[in-house]
Amino acid sequence: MTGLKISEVAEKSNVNIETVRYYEKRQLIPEPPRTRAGYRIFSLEDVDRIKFIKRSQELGFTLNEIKQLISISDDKTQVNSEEVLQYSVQKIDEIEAQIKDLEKIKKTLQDLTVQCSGSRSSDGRCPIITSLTGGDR
Amino acid sequence: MTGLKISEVAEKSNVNIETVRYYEKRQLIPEPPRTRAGYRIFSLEDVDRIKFIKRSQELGFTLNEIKQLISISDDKTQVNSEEVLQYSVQKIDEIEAQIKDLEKIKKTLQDLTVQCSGSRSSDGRCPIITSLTGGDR
DNA sequence: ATCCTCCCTGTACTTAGGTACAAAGTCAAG
DNA sequence: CTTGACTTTGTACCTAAGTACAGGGAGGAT
Repeated sequence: MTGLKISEVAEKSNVNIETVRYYEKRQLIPEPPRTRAGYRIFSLEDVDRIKFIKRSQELGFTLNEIKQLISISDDKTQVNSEEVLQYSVQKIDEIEAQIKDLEKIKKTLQDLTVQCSGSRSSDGRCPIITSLTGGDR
Repeated sequence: MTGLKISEVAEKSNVNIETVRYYEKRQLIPEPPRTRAGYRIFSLEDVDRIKFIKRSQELGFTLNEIKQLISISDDKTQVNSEEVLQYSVQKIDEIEAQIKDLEKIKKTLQDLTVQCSGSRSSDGRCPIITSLTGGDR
């Protein structure tokens, strides 16, 4: 037969062996059949699914979200397109919010470093510190 | 005397009581003196320090980095200004890198959703799914 | 004296996504 | 028929930054 052992599926999908078992436990991949001795037998579809998981993670989806995504895509009710779309649009919004937060933080830090470079306090202490310390009291 | 109890210092600095004890354990605040009965006695400086920690966290510093920041600012060698500045510049770079990553992810997701809205596959499955599944094999 | 609220310590639990390890069983080659 | 590489399970550990809780002591008001 053409089944793959766990080390083979792990190598082909570029993850750790333990990760494969972990995904099985989290129900992100189906329970594979076993040999008489209890060894897991995987298929190339399992490799695809693990790659799907990894690509989705890179796009910012959590494992729970990916599980949803998988169940939607396994669901053959023709309307799943909308659901996946909705999911992605929501994720885009979240990413945009994150970016905005980071921009704001960056601006604050930049302002502080400009102050710090320009005007040294007389005691030699960085204005970043004093500004953070006494800030809003 | 004018010392603060742990619940008072927690309230004044807007953190949980447990967080105060946690910061003490992590050595982010100095070990406070105790009453005969073992109650911690805090000062207003402790409140300031906790606020400093919280503000720094908002700017993306980890507790370990904040510990460094504190030790630099406690250090009276006149050159600490440079060190803090360096730290902040590095943090700005990290934040910029994060923003770039997120922009890239956002673009990928946006491209996928455009495809998804425009062209439905004949089987009614969202192109996002098929693109993620078969991606780079 | 009793009650309620606060405080103490130490330990375990949380989220997310894994990684590591021990003890035991299996498979194939030499 | 033994050796070495592989697999199995279960459990514990990791980071980060806390939160929760159990069991006991303390302080002050009634």
